[in-house]
Amino acid sequence: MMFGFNNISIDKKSRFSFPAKYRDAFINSNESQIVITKDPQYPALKVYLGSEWDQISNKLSSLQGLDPIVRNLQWTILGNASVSDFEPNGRMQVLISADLKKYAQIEDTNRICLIGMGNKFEIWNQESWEQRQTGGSLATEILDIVLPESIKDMSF
Amino acid sequence: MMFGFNNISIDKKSRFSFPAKYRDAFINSNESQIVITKDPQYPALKVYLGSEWDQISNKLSSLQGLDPIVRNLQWTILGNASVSDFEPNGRMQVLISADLKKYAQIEDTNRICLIGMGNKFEIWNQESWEQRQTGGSLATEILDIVLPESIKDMSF
DNA sequence: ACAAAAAAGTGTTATAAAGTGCGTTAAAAG
DNA sequence: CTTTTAACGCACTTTATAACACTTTTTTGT
Repeated sequence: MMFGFNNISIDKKSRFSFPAKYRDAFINSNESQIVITKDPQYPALKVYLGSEWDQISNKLSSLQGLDPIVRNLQWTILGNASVSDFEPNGRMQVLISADLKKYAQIEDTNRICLIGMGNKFEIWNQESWEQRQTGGSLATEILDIVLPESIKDMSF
Repeated sequence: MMFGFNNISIDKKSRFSFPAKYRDAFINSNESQIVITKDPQYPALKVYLGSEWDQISNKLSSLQGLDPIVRNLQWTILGNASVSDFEPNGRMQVLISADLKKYAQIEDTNRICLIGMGNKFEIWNQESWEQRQTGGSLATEILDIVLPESIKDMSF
């Protein structure tokens, strides 16, 4: 499990590297892929390990896409996922695409907040994160989703 | 079980060591990890033993993150948790990250209050602690959270 | 369609900063 | 007075990041 807050840099080529403290967790769970995609509610990114992503994407893609909320989640999460190979023994570097950078509003900065949430990470622009943490609400926030039964037991 | 008030020092590298009186408790419960994270209501830190943390983090990360109150708690508690290896037989030293120091307002002091609360500890800035103890209220305090059903039975 | 140029992506190295471990001194407890 | 504990200082190790070089892919112009 991976927890905690990290303020880290992205280089000129839009790569970041995972802090070394997470290496053991990656090695133990035998991961060789990292998936980055959009957060469906906030201007932030989700980062999943390969095995976790397989579960989520399988479940989500099998749901009834005629429900507009489900369809939206499918678009957002599946349709924006960027899969990279990943070596837990190496530098643990991952590239963030221009598109995802834009979505998370991290175009004009070389630092990001990488938040360990247990089985996944989130990537935030520092300002947005601080606003969130101090209770401020963000323009693009979507709070009033009424969830269909099919996804009530899913956690993204 | 660990109880009581301790005023202890943090060194230049932001480490503190647990008072020796807790050594037996740590050895008996066979702990090898310490987790420090933010208190969701007060400008203070929570310190959990590894086994206790596993329970709390498992429960919390399994909850529906699309609920904004749940998400906020996940951010605060999981997203700020700092896990350290810990040797009950050694010096019992633990590092406090710059971020957590800031949250608990212990940046500019080399002393903290470590409060044993049974199955966990709290870390306070001395001034905040004294104000709390004498009934004063604190600026950053958050009292009016309305908890969703899913977390009403959890204690952090 | 092809070659050249530009851009994007990958990998390596060097250096400063952060974190860890341990011996010593100072203070407190028995 | 002796023993234990807490605090401090220093040396060592690890980690993060910026700079650089190289490779691959994409774009552009002829």
